[in-house]
Amino acid sequence: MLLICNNGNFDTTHDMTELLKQHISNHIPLTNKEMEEFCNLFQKKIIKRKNFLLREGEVCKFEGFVTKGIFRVYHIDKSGAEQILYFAIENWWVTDIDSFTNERPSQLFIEALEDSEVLLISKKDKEFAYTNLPKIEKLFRVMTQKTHVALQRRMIDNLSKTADQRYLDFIEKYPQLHQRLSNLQIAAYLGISHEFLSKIRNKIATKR
Amino acid sequence: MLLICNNGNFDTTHDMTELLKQHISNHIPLTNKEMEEFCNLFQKKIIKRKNFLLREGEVCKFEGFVTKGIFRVYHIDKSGAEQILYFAIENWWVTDIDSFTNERPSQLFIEALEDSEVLLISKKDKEFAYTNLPKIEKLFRVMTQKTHVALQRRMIDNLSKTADQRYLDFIEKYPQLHQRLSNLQIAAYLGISHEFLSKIRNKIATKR
DNA sequence: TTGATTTATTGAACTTGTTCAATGTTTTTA
DNA sequence: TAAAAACATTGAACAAGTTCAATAAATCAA
Repeated sequence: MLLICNNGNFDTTHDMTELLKQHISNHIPLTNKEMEEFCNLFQKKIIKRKNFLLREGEVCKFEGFVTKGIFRVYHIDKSGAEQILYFAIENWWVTDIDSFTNERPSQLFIEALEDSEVLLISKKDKEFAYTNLPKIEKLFRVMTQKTHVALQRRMIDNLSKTADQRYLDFIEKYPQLHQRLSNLQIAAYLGISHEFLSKIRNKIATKR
Repeated sequence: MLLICNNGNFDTTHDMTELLKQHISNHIPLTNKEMEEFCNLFQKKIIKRKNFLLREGEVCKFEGFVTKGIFRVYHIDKSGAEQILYFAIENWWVTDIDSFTNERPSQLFIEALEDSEVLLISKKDKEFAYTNLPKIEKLFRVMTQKTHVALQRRMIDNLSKTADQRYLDFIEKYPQLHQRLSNLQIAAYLGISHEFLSKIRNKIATKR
């Protein structure tokens, strides 16, 4: 039996970038060589529940691909209230794109809501990928576009819909998220107080 | 004197893509040849006030760079209320990115609020640019990222701030827009009724 | 330049959502 | 497994924002 010493963060029994490779294949075709070259730029990191991947004021040094668990990306305003920008579960990317690309202090927190695992790539390595693997530039342009379209929809919904409707939309659109999140988190995402969410849930429950 | 017949949409006295070239130069360095090749893919279109560049249900066939005037990109919900996703003035891009990239019917309207002019590029020509001019792929990735960051900020503001504060932020952030827009348009952007905006304005005016 | 249309203001009644405080329930941790 | 911590629910008083209707002011089109 072959024993190789590692720091415990390595999984030598199978490829930990499997999920990532699958994810990329769903977007663009890459040769095996390209895929290896790109995925080798990532490092796995384990984050326990309630720990932070990023805190306000820090410069975001990574872009992350979630392979296990769930993160919330949120802001805390002057009055201390939390607004959740988005959640990231398995197969989602997580970063503060502003802080990461412009290397300025983040206004956001990124916190694990469950024991989680992410694959991280540094800015330098991502730049390397952009210049050496043109398809990767395309991949991220397309993904950013998709994320942007989704945020446009959410913006319009927030401008036009009532909290009841936004909650119903949320549980319909993200049933898997709904099950894994507390109502506090969902309320912070919807932009309402958790007490009011509770009343909405009550109203919905008694109405059927 | 030399007379050349054209359909009136051509301006032969000077390069109508001047603004666009300036804009691109601010983002990335291109050789003269690249710049010409890319800018030649655009066609100028004149849109009179209250006319539409795009209507709900149509597939958005263009990406546009505004050289004169002002557009609003908006959605009309079931109850008939309008939500403005963004405004585009000189030096801004305007399109329905979802409809354009995925070639599906738009949910948005794009309307000129003043007599306006845009430079339009088709999907085919943009694809051509992406494959033949790698720097253009980078340009649009970077621009989409910037737009996305701005929308993230707006999302957080809408979740956390009161309408009064959002209005004050708006006139501080976009003083030039504020002057050119009616309060109806601003209210639809802020996601409030124009009556309420009027009351906010009154409150602000009497408070100082 | 006038008549028509669009935009802005104001008030009253109403709806949506917040805040605070009290209480119960569930989950976590030692 | 007990105590602590986090989460959820409810009610009452309040604040933020909407709706409708009436009127004034500004702008547009002929």
